[in-house]
Amino acid sequence: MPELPEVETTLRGLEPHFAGKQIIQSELRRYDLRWPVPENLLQMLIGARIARMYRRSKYILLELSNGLTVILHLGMSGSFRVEAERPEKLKKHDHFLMQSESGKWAIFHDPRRFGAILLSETAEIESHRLLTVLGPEPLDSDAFSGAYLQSALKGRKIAIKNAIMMAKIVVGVGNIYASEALYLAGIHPLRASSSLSRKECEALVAAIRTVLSAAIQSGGSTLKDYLQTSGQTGYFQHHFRVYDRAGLNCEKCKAEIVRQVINGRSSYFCSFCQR
DNA sequence: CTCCTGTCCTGCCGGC
DNA sequence: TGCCGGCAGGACAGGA
Repeated sequence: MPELPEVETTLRGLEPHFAGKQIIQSELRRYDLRWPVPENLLQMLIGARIARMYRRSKYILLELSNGLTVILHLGMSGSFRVEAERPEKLKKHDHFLMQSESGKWAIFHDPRRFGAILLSETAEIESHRLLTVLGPEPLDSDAFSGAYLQSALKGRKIAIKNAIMMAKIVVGVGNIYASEALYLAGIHPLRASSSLSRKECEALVAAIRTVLSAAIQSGGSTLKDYLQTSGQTGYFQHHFRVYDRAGLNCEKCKAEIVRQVINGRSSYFCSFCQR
C-alpha cells in the first residue's frame, strides 16, 4: 500500500479543493471495505464543512464542522483522484465519491478493499482504537530521535526491518521504505533490533527521514495501484536503491542486491554494504 | 509483554 | 488460450 509518502501526497492533492470547503454531494457505492463503512456517513458528511485535513500515520483525517472526523485509510491498493466533473462511467473499484463547493470531486478507488472509511467524534479522535496505539511520526524530529529509537528497540529480538515497520515504534514506514532506509543507513535488515548502537539508531532515524522526504518530493512511488490525485504516477520508484532490484548491482560496492523474505515480506539489501 | 501466523480482497504475471 | 499458484505496497486479531 501506499506508505507515508503516498498518503502525504494524496492529502496534499486533496487539500486545495477540500480543506475549508463544504461537502455538497457524496456517494458510497460499497459499504464492505476493510470494516463496514458507517451507515450514517453520507448523512453526516453532506452539508458539513471540512474544517481541517491532516495526516496521522497512514490515515487521512477530515475534521468536520459538526464535531465528527472522517478517518480514511488507503489500505494496500487505495488511491484518490480529483476530477472536475463526476465521471459518467465510474471505474470498477470506485467505492466512494465526494464533491466540495469548489466543484471538484474526489473519488476513492480501492480494488482490494483493505482501505477504510470510518467516523469518530472529533473530541475522541486521539483515543480512537486505531490512532491511540501509534508511535511517533518519523518526520517529527523532536519525537523521533536516535535516543527514542534505541529505547523503543530495547529488549526486542525481532529483525530491525520488522521493528521499523511496526506502527507502535514509528508510523508510516512500510515494506518499500524499510528496505530503502536500511540500505541508506548501512544496516542489515536481519540485525536483532536491540543490537543497534546509539550511533546506528541515529543513522537509521536520519535515513528514514531522508528516504520519506525524498519520496514525498517525488510524489510517492507507484508500483501497481498508487496514483497521485492528478492521476499521475509517483516518481520515487525510479530512485529505489534496493527495492525490487534483486540481481542488480549495488551502486556503492557493485555487489549483487539480494532478495530475501523476512517475516513473510520481500526484503532487499546489499549484504556487503549492510552489516 | 513479545512474537508470529493467519486473514481480509482482487488483480496480475509467469509457467505449464 | 486457459487455468493455477504465487505474489503484491497494510496491519489487525488471536494464540503461543
